[in-house]
Amino acid sequence: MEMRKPSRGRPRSFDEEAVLDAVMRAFWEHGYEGTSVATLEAATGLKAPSLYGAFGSKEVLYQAALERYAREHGNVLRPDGPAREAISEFLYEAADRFSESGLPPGCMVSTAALALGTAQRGVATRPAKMRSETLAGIEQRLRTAITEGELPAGTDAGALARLFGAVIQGMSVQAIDGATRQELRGLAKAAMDAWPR
Amino acid sequence: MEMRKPSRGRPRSFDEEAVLDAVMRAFWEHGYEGTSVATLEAATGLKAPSLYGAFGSKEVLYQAALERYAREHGNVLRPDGPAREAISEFLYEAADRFSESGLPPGCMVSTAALALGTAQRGVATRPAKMRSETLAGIEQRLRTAITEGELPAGTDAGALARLFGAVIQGMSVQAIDGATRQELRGLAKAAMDAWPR
DNA sequence: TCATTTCTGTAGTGGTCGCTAAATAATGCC
DNA sequence: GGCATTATTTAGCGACCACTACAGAAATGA
Repeated sequence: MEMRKPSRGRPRSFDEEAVLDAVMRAFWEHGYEGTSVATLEAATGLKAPSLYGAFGSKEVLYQAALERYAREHGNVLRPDGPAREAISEFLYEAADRFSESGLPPGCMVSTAALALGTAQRGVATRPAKMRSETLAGIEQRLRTAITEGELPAGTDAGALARLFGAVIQGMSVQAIDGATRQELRGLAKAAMDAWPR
Repeated sequence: MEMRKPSRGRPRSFDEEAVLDAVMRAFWEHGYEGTSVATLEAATGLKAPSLYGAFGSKEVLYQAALERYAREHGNVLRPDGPAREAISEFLYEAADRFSESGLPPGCMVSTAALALGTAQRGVATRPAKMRSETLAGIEQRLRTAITEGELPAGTDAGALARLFGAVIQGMSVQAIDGATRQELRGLAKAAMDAWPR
């Protein structure tokens, strides 16, 4: 945990978490390249030197916002109970989160993938790793389900994990395109029909 | 069709289609915002005034590149035969196209969604419409299959269309993240298990 | 040959990008 | 109060952005 020295000089005039939240929304909505420092100034009410003093650069600001997103708005695969229910819950939760009113549509991590593309190597690394970890998490959960007999022995856990991952990523695109919560839930329901039986 | 006046002054020193192809690859790989006019100059070997003379602006250049992408690299749903085979073919073709060596990974239209996000309204309109048309095309195909008895009467064609659309969009993300052709085909195969029976 | 038309290359335009030096303001410590 | 320390504000840095005025080059028509 980062310990803050009990302050000698002039104190901060802003709440760091609140600022980070505004920054997160800006990046979430407009992407990394689409969000300028001027945009961040407008979103936070701060001037550039304050932002650069509290954080370090636009890039680390993005990373911090991304971590906050994962912490506050990320889904986790429930580790107990039947895998089928865990995955189903996961998809429905994504459908709800991606269509939350008052928040930008879609998933900040999925969006980053494409907004940053093959370029912006430095800043794109972290969200790419997050997506990879999500896929690995799903796959591990499915493997366990196979050994426990919940899924047939011949099940291709990797392919199935990629499928559910793709459903999440596709839901994010469609949320950005204006899909309603109801439509996303229908999508999640249809996806669960791919569950092996 | 655009008729070209039989040329009085100095002739073009470049092939317009070849240049458009290079431009398309640049936008495909780096997105709209990530591709600067300097990038396009390097990709085409032309100077800015030539590009602006032949086309009109970065934005219409992007639109032209997008249309070329749809024409040369877009998938179409085969209109005849069983819907199940048409969809299956569609998914496998996407898996192959998104992992074509010598071309940027993923789908230019899906990528545009996220790279442009909610902002860049003007330039994002066309790719958003393309995605919407793809979904509508799939849904229509499924509706026909229902009336013809290939699918159960109670099938939710909209939800199923959204699912297969999401699979395409998710495959694009995973292709950008480095998924192999084999992995994408496995994903397509797993997705077809969601076909109602 | 000369005039006309069209394209190409040079060399910029004003604007925005991420970022920061320097001055000023607000605190704690003595 | 005076000093050290830290935060905020003002103003502006060089680099790059999309784009273009202008002059020269290459074609056709007379």
